[in-house]
Amino acid sequence: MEAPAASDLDRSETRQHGALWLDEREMRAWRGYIETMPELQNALEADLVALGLSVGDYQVLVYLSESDDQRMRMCDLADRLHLSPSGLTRRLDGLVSIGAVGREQSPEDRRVTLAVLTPQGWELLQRIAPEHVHSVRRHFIDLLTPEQLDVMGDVFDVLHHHLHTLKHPAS
Amino acid sequence: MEAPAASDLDRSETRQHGALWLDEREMRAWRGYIETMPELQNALEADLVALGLSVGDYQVLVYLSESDDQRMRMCDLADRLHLSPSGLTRRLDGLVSIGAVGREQSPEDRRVTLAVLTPQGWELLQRIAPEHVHSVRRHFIDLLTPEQLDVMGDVFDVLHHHLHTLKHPAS
DNA sequence: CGGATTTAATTGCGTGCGCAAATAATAACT
DNA sequence: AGTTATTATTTGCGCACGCAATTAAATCCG
Repeated sequence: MEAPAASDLDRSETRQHGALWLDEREMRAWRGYIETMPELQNALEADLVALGLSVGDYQVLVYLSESDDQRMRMCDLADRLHLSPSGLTRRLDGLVSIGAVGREQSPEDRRVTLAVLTPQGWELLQRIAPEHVHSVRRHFIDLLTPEQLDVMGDVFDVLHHHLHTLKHPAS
Repeated sequence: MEAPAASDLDRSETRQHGALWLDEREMRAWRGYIETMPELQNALEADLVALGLSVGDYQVLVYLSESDDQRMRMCDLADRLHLSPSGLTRRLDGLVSIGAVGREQSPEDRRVTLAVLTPQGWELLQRIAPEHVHSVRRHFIDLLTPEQLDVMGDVFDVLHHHLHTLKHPAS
């Protein structure tokens, strides 16, 4: 729902890339995106919060658990989470306060703080993950055909590459 | 990035709907979603804010402009925006303060407040909309093939219907 | 009709997050 | 080496939002 009333703006040029407006097919995809994404986010968040963790906190645990030594530099973690440095600092505060994550000073670079997954954090993640996967399946994955899943993967790859290229023009 | 380390949880049952884990195809779609959606949101938000309006404010103007008489009940608007009543109250405060929207008492039901698009609001939307469409094309629509757009439309329809059914089991 | 329930909107309050400034440590340059 | 610039993290501050309580109006029902 990102466009003014159809009847009031110039829509004569609507049939090609770069046009001023969106044609029917484009508008359907776009409106679906605008309408559906917040609903999906809310559904997944609600399911996860019912298990005792926000999506944001969950993702921190996931990324840490996937790191070889169960720890990550704050700045790298912030990048992956699309979070500002201050945002990550406070999110970590919460996780530290429940004992799921610890802070460590990096021995190599004394500027950096390492976020470390604790055994309790690992257990928490292990307990919650299957339920979360169930939620993801229910609201997303299991609703789509294998072909649709492949296209979704393709689409996200294209979008991700485009956005990443914008952010790092050098690469 | 919604799953614990691959090596540490039971993934023996990964090849069918309802499984405990995600297979490669499913994981690719899911990770693409988790990774890409926030980036896309940020890119679109940044472009729009550079034009002087947040995405949230923009959407209010769009929905009002699409209503027959350029006005909507607060509660209906809140539903469409996936916003809480209080959230909408304050978002409208901002739009009222810049003169883009006005408040009106409904003559039929004196409980309801109507949000009304003002002529200035209409002009603002008209001025910004083409730039926003350009942004949407650049970061999303123009990156995809017609076939991919169709699949996206299909997928969003399925997800939206699923979520809507959950919320209103009667319908 | 008149009391009880439902619905609409607003306000108080707490939370999460981004921006900018502060601090500290490393890297880069002369 | 010493000065400057860059990078990493934290804190102050403000904003946007959701929840719960409040107020007000409509609807339901006995």
